[in-house]
Amino acid sequence: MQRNGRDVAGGARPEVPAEVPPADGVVDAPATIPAARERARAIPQAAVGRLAVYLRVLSALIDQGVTTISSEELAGAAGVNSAKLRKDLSYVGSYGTRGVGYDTALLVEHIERLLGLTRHHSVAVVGIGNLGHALANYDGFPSRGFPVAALFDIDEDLIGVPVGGLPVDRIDDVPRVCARREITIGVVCTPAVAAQSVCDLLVDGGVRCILNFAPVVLQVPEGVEVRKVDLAVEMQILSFLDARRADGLLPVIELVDGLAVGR
Amino acid sequence: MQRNGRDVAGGARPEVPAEVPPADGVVDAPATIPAARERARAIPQAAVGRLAVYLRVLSALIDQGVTTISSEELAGAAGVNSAKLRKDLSYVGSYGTRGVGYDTALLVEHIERLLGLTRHHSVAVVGIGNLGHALANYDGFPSRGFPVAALFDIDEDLIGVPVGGLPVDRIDDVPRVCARREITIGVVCTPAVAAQSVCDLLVDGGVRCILNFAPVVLQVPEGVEVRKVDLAVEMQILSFLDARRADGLLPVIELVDGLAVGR
DNA sequence: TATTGTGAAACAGTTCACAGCG
DNA sequence: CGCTGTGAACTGTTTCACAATA
Repeated sequence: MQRNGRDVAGGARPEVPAEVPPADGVVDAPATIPAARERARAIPQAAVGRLAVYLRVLSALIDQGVTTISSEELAGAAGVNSAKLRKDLSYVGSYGTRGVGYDTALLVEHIERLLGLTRHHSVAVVGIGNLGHALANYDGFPSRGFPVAALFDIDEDLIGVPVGGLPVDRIDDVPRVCARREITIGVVCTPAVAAQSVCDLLVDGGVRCILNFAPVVLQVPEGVEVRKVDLAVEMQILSFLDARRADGLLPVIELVDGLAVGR
Repeated sequence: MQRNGRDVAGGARPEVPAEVPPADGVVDAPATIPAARERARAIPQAAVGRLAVYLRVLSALIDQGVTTISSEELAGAAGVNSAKLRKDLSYVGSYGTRGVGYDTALLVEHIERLLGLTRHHSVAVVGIGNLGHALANYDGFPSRGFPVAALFDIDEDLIGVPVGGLPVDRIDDVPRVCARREITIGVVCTPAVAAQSVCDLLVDGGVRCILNFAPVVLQVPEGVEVRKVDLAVEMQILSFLDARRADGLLPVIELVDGLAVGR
């Protein structure tokens, strides 16, 4: 294909045809894989998250009628510095114009392609408690290309009840329904104890991407991606930053041995 | 200059005034500033997040009556490798026993201290829509030491209505109520357009830690920490990983390692 | 001229491997 | 002997600074 967004990655050799990847079953392929991977595309994971942010900012700018923007301005709007922004965009390709800036629409197009947003994604939410309920109704999902297409809960009283316009299905039907509706992303909002078994059911249903809100570490087979969102952990990180600041900005950690300084 | 919207808003930058990136030309003495900063926070940001996870795992283990655990076991339960775990714990101090392992209770005590959990924290949730409603009721906050002590919304019909046992207050009262109830953490769940002004009100009320669910980059004065949770961005990262895998070149093992789970 | 795109340098975080110790 | 704690090596990420160029 002519598109090159991915192998343009800076520093990468001119394109080398994608090496035949080892079959999925191969678990232990040792030394060779890293090399192949590096050649394939070296886009830092951290950059991927930021590209999603740029995409959101760009969409807003386009809505405001902005057609061109410099790295400096876009960086400001996205909360990063311009060098980082340019580096990130260089992973997408060379779509800027020197002396001018970037064409917003063009950039959106290429970032979307890179992020795989041209594919179809459907979301299943499992566990329709407080959080699941909120996510089932969360505008941000459908509006950014992630329609919620299935809801599940274990509570019989909820089965069939429409939430956000979609009826809740039985947990046991997860594999069947996910397969039938071609769910690509599963969101786990169950209590901790149920999360692993729900995750297993999603995997059975062919779901390979999981967003986990339950405070447990999910075990998944190779080839399944998990991202975790742990709200209490976020709070604790804030608590840490707060404590450090209140401690007068520095002395604590360095002298940890003494540990006394804490508080 | 702006903190990096996506991740943590790095620790308190020492003095580095916002504007002055060394003009081009000469690179100033490279060694001095980093040194000062290093002394301030010798504990990697990433490690802090993991410590919060270890804390959760340890609490569960203690509930099960486990009093001692090796780095290997704890690492397995937390989804990281043992070297990383030991390194992380070394930032807390030397509380293990060689040849034996760690005393679970002792470790919890010291991690809590490091994370500042011995302080009192109260949470305010602003924007009682779907998500705000869910968070106001979220067990994970109070159970981990973050009681929700104030709720705010702009909708007059909601004012006074109890949500999770707590009545909703007017947005305009944010500064007053936050100050009075000594709120330390503000959770922003408003629509994007309202987020910045709500954030400003929280800051006026003395809140120095903000957890932002709105899809915008908040501008805050120095000394205020912001963590962002962007659910659509999480989805897009999953989409990217999915697309990459589907494209062939899938060195999944390594990616999973770096991005989601240690394993 | 203004701004991108990018090597190279600096920095941050992770893993290795083994000394040190209970 | 087994397991922690950690310097050193390594890998990933950010920043710098400037050549290329519309």
